[in-house]
This record gives sequence, C-alpha cells and structure tokens, in this order.
Amino acid sequence: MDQVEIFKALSNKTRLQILTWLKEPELHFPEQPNADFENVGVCVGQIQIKSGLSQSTISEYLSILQRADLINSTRVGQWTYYKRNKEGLKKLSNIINTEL
Amino acid sequence: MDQVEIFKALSNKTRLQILTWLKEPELHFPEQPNADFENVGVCVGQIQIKSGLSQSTISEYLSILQRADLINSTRVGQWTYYKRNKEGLKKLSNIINTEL
DNA sequence: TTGGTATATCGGGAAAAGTCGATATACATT
DNA sequence: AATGTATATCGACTTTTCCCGATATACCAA
Repeated sequence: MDQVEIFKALSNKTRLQILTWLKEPELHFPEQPNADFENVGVCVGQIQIKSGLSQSTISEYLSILQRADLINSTRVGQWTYYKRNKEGLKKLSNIINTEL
Repeated sequence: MDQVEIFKALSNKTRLQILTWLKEPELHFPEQPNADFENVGVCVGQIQIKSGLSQSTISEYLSILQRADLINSTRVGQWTYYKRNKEGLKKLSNIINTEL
C-alpha cells in the first residue's frame, strides 16, 4: 500500500472520525444483537447513521479506509462489519517515526 | 492545528519526499556554504531543484508543510531554509497511537 | 419466488488540490 | 539608485476529491 494513499485516507474529517469511533465502539454505538464489537466491529448502517452522510458515501469511505489497511471487514449475513486494523495503524506510526 | 490539515499536508508524494529528504539532508543535498543543515535546514532552491517541480509549487508546498507544523523555516539573508519540526512529528505519531 | 433489508457501485455536479507561468517582494551588491 | 538573485504570491487551468441520488447486488424470510 502506497504511503500517500494512507495519508489521503486520513485527510478527511469524517473518515478520521470513523477511526476514532471504531477505537471505542461501545462509547459511540448502540449494542448490536448477534455481533460483538471486539470480534467483528460495527456494521455500516450504524456508522452511516452516526456520520449523517449518505449510505453511498459511507460505504465508499469505508472501502477507502480498508484499502489503506486502516480497517478491515467481516461479512455476516446481510451485514458488513468494520473494525480497526491494529497492524495497519502500527505500521503507519512506524513510518512516521522512522521515515519522516 | 487541525488534524485533517496535517494529513492533507502528507497526502502528496512530493511533500512526503521533502520530509524524507529533510530527515537526512546530507544524503540528499549538496553542501551549503554558510548554512548548516542541522541548524537551519535546506534552502528552498535546493529542494526545488531536487523535486523537479516549479519554484512556485515548491514554495507553496513548503508553506503547507509548515502550516501543519511538520517543518519550520529560518530566513537568512535572501535565503529561506526549512528543516524538520521534530515536535510536530512526534505529536502526529502520538495522535495515531492514542486517538486512532 | 417474491419482497424486504443491507451494502456496493455508478454517474455526475460542486468544491478543493495540483501545478504552472507571471509578477511581486525582499534582500544583497555594485 | 540600479541590477541581480531568492522566495512568495497571484491568476488560471486541469485533475482529484467530496458527496449525492439512483441503481445493482447479496442475502434473508415468507
């Protein structure tokens, strides 16, 4: 993954917020039936509601974050759950500490 | 400084390169008469030559990086020297480690 | 298999960023 | 004062990003 693409993914207010929400889902989202925040994350619909932006926009934003390895997804039935990608975030912090 | 603006500053190939160049100036720029890399950094002209982009573009890019607190400048005579801002970079790595 | 719900993809209009050449400003030298 | 050099700012054009509504796809339930 290109470094520029990682920073592009982060250079949008809503996408940054999504990442902060996903860091502590229980603080930002209602309980989910049949899906554990820790295991699978938060479903698109909840993120969309919280963001106030359209469904299509949020779906795209999530895939931008995923392409940047900042989050990853799990499909369960008709739902897609997204959660933080710890490794990707660690890698990013490493880039900043060692290359910039 | 807004977090989004920091990431925007970094979401451009040339600006990222400038930061990596400024991390080890002696590896990327010729010796400068009357100006120490460690003290003041590298002058705009040298950065511009190395980048291959126009003078006006590089001047703007440097001010974008400066507004994001990623570099800072020192004027000496007719030259402006830019160098890395260690504190700003540390703060950024901190944001990633604690907020995202 | 029909209809309902969740998410993804597509097409487009508006706003922002990338990048340039021209010009302005600041400083140094004669 | 006049000229030369380094950098900053301006105006314009092109490309990219933002964000939407409409549509497609995937899955589920009756």
